Amino acid sequence: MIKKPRVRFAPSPTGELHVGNARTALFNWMFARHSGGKFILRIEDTDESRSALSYQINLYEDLKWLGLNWDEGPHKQSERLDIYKEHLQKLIEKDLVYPCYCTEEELEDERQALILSKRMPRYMGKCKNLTADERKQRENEGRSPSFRFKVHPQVIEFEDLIRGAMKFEGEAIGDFIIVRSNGMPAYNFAVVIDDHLMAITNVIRGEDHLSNTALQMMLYRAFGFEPPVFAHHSLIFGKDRAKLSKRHGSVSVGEFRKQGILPEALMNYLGLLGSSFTEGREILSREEMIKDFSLERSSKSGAIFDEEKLHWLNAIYIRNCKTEDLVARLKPFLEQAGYKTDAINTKWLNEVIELIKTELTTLAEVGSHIDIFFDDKYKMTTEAKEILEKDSARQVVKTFAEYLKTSDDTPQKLYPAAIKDVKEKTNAKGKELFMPIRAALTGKVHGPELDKVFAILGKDATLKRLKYFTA
RNA sequence: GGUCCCAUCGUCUAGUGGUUAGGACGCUGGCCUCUCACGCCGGAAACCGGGGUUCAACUCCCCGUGGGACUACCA
Repeated sequence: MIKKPRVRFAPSPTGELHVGNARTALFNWMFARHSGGKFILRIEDTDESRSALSYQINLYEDLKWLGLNWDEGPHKQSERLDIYKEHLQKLIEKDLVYPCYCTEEELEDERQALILSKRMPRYMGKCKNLTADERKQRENEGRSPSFRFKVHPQVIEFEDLIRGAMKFEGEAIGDFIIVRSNGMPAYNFAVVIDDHLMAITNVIRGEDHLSNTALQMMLYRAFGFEPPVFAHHSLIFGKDRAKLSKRHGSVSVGEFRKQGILPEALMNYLGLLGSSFTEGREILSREEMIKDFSLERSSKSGAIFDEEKLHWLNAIYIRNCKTEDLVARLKPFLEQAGYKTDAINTKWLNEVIELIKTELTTLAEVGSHIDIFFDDKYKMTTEAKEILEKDSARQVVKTFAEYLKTSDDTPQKLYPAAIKDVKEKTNAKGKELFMPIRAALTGKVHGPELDKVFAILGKDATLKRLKYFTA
């Protein structure tokens, strides 16, 4: 039997969940779900100064919102410190590490000196051959050491599932720190131990970790661990082809949520970005993406985040959303726009949303489309005013209102009959006929089909609005 | 500077030696229509450059060029 894959998503809780990280999570999740393997969540919170619990909570919420459910974890590195200590001990025993007493200032000076002499800035091994006495002396000075891994010049090779054969000349790498002077493990050290102990079979992560992989491979060798299979996907860029960051606009999952992007749309878009699905399909449900997922189809080159395409997808997901369901999702946005949803008749609201569904690109826009149905939100745009300045237009509105007032038609027949009547009495047709009514009725020159607007508004509300123009 | 990765329309991509280089977003022309949106039909738009290999290169190799990542006691 083939071992079921185990993959992990291992973010550090140092900020809002970035869409780039969300994409990495998505890839891992799809890989696990596609293969029937496990998706594990690990929190890399070894940087005490940058990690915050609030970000961690935020992260869980975002992942849940996206529907990226995990099978194990969250494992927190901050709770596994003993494990890293044990493993450091193992390497010390093998004489593969040494304590380094250099201060950050000293290291910075060394780096600057190397740069000045046009040499590669790297650690030159000052503390590598300290005698026991020298070490003792530094300890007595109150210095606590970091631990460095002894790097031997070597060629590192591995097979990347996305990029193929990778080869690194290890020469440029200096002895790197695996445990910091405060006792916390450094990234490359902790990942290797955790991935091994958690029996991770496939490491799927961003291309920014490609160089790190060489260091990690050395550690795998040092421990005698079997390395996992690596796959480094491309990064997401902003419009200027630099790594996507705050200055490019919205970049965190939370921001897109607040804008009224649907999680399905965001997942779909992220799955599409820097990748493709069978037969060029672009609109896929989670299930379809999982079924069709393949790392080999992941692009090697970076992809620019195209918010317009995201919006296009979002609009499609909104349109395809069942109206009842959409209304529920819309409620927070309506509240925010000043609508008291509790006070609105549900059946009526469903009808309204059904009508304006196709006009929405994001949920947050709902307020500016729905306002025409609320007396306290209804207001005249200047374009609408201009239309109603004409006498002929006012005549149309007046005739229309007159008919409504005096008619005893059934609600279904009322609107078509009224239009017919206005047509006959004023000779207006097409734009001349409908625009004045639209302008007076909705205060806008754009909007849903008038007969439907009328059906929702009803006779009384309509007459109330028309009163001003018929005086 | 060093190590490494990448390179098809503006953008996301399909393509795996022989194609009119396909699709999608966006842009644009038209249809539908009281308007907007939706929908439908059409259009413009790309193989970074130079050498090879080959009967034949977008496709394979090399060199440039360009972009990116890493180069921390961050992950």
